[in-house]
Amino acid sequence: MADMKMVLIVNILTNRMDLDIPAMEARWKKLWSEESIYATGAGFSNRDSCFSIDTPPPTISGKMHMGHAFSYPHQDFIARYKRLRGYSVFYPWGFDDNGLPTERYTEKSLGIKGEKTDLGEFIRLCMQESEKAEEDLKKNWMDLGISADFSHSYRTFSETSLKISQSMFLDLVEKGRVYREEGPTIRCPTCRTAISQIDLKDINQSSEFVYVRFTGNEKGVLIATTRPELMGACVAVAVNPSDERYSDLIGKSVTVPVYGYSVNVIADDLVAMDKGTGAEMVCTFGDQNDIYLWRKHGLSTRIILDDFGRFKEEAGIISGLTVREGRKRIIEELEHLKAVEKIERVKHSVNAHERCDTPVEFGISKQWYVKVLDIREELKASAHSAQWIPVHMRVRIDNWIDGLKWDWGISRQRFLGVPFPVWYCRSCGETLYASKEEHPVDPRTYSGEITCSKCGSSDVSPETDVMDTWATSSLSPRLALMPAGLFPELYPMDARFQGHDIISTWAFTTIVRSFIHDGIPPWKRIMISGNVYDPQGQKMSKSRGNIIEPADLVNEYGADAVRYWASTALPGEDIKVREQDFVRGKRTVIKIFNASKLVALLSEGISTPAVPEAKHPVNAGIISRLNELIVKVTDLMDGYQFSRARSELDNFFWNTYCDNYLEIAKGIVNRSQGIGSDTREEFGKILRYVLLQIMKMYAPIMPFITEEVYHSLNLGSRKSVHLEKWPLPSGNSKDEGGASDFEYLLQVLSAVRSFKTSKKLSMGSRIDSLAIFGDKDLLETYRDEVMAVMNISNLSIRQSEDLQVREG
RNA sequence: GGGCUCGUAGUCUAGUGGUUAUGAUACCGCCCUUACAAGGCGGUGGUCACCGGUUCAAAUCCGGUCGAGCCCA
Repeated sequence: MADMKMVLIVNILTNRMDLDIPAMEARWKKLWSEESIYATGAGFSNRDSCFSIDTPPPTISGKMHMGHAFSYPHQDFIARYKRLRGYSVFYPWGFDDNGLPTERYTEKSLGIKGEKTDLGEFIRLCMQESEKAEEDLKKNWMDLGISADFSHSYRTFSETSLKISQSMFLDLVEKGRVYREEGPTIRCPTCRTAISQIDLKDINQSSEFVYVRFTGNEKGVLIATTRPELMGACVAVAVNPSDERYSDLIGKSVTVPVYGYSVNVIADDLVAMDKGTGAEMVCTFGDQNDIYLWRKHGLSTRIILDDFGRFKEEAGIISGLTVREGRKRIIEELEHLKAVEKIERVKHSVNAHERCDTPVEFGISKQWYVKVLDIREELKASAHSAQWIPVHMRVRIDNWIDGLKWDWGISRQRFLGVPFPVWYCRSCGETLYASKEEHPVDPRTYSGEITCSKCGSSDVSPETDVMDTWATSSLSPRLALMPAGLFPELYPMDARFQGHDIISTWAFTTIVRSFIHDGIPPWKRIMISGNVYDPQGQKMSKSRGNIIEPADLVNEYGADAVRYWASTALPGEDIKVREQDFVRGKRTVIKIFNASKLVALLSEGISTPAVPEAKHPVNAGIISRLNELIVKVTDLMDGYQFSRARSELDNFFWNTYCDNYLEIAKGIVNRSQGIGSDTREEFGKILRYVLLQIMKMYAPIMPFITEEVYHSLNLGSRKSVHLEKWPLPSGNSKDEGGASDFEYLLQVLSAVRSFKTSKKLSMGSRIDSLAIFGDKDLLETYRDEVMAVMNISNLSIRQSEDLQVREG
């Protein structure tokens, strides 16, 4: 500890850095917001000069986490790059404040329950709480330098979103792609609602594999189950048709223990012979296989669990109990009846609700579905007509679509959500839809008169279910474009940026809606970002206690450094939160600042030229290298390879510009006797010109320090470096000789540095006399520069094949 | 069980068939009056996971094995 303290004190005492990062960030955030630097410009008449982004709307129920701090900068790099390239960038902001997560958030922060609060009041409170949360969250994203146009914001739960969502629902009705059906549904007992396949995740659970004997005419049959509590819902015993152990049992009946009724033994290939005893009980419903077997074999239905996860009267001795209590009680009873042969502890994976980790139950109820199973090929083709970055992420959507077992269930038995604009006629059962002029409408609170279009009765009941969040957020291109008056001009949008964890949810549902409503993909390209892990490569989670807060990193290293870290990963690749990446980022920020101070000193009174005129070979050399860099970086940014682009920039900035060009320029301007004021001025101009181009290329990744340097050196005349034009190769130094001569000079300087190091001399120390062996003609051209930069009094030059430096 | 991605110095990483395998970080020397020690110069450190194949030539292409991670069952 004492050592740590010492180091800290020494750092403070020797800290000569005069760059105040927090003050710098505050300064430029103020400018950007006051001057609306990122406002969506005019000029959307020409589609080709626009670039529109389908921003992922974060949910309001959580703070910004490292995943956000990683992936949002990615889209921001591209947004800023496209702006510099002269595009009118439409980069709207969205918040997902619809549905269950917001209900949960509101219930928690106000200590209320949706079920026990007046519906209208509850929805009002949800909207109030989400608005509050959104203000705080917006600040988090602004602190990271995200350049979204916050004046074009949408919320997934707003009057506008309701209107769009309901009218698109009616479009689904018109196109015959939505239906309401009674059938097996996935239910979350905790959230007390039906959910859909996209809300599921697998969790590994340890549980008991119970071997239970069913009695029959002879020996009966031994089955193994992890759900003994569903004994009373058993409708068959299933075996594999090629399992010889049971071939004589198929078609016979056996008796269900405890409940004493008979079920048939059926045969199906789905049954795994090596699992348990090879015989399993089929319940309505224990899992998705049960639903499959129930449908295929036309089995009867015994529902013993209610919608809240409690056993119904039909469950007999476990009626009124929860699933967990029921399991305990049933096992006791089975043991009492001597029907249990053994119990094994096993780990197995079960379907759970993605929002709350509760293992799901299956029931039968009436739900609304979007029909997707019959258009799988079309959906895949639509997904493929967008460009996927990286392309290997595209198979994820194919896998998902191929594995679909259910149509997309969109109704939820909750409170906060887009209401279905639907009533049912009590007289004739007709389904009645609101007219297109009427929405948004909430049938739950509607006070007007509804008359059945079929029988004329006005005795109608409202649909009380609401739509799931995905039914609305899948319309994000419309939610963003319509309020801005840019629909359908900018549709399909140019780019979607999202994590690979929501390919099967957000990307999938958006593709579904755009295909059904418009027959097109929602965007021209989709860029996928990876996951964030802790320094050991572990997932970050509360339970592991390894959560790192983005705000802490911004405070410690600055927003530019956090963005620098985010830029180290290629599209789709995972990243670890490693301190050294932030350290490197911060060092780069400080290096840029210090380099700019030197340039300011060396170019006092000189302005930045629009076109660089490089007569001096060193200047021609740096311009030639800069041109190569511009071509490379532009190409990489066009392909969304910002990590490679940044690494090219880093190399050029640290090595070519700082370590070599700045050193040469400093030596020449400060020390060289034989150089006139014209040359000094030329160096000043080129120093500024090259620095400006570097700042413009760094600007998408590090918007704060580049803005700082742009203003403090007056590098350009615009309000912001972010309104500059992306650099083009200057066309000034076509002569390739300039570039290779420059390379040779760098080699010579490097050799002299090695010589000084070998003599334990500092780089600035004076050498009385030195001899360099090499290309005599070239060395003569650079005599003044070498002497000035390396501080040599007398230099002799000799012809030689190899480059050598000796005491002269 | 199926799919995808990956295995390169202690750690992280670049590298789509062709010199001596890139860079960062860590480590070891040396260098602070003159932008930056949160810096500079130089150096140590690698059977490119393993086995086989194609080829004049393989980290790179093909097949297999082992290992890691993610997605879907």
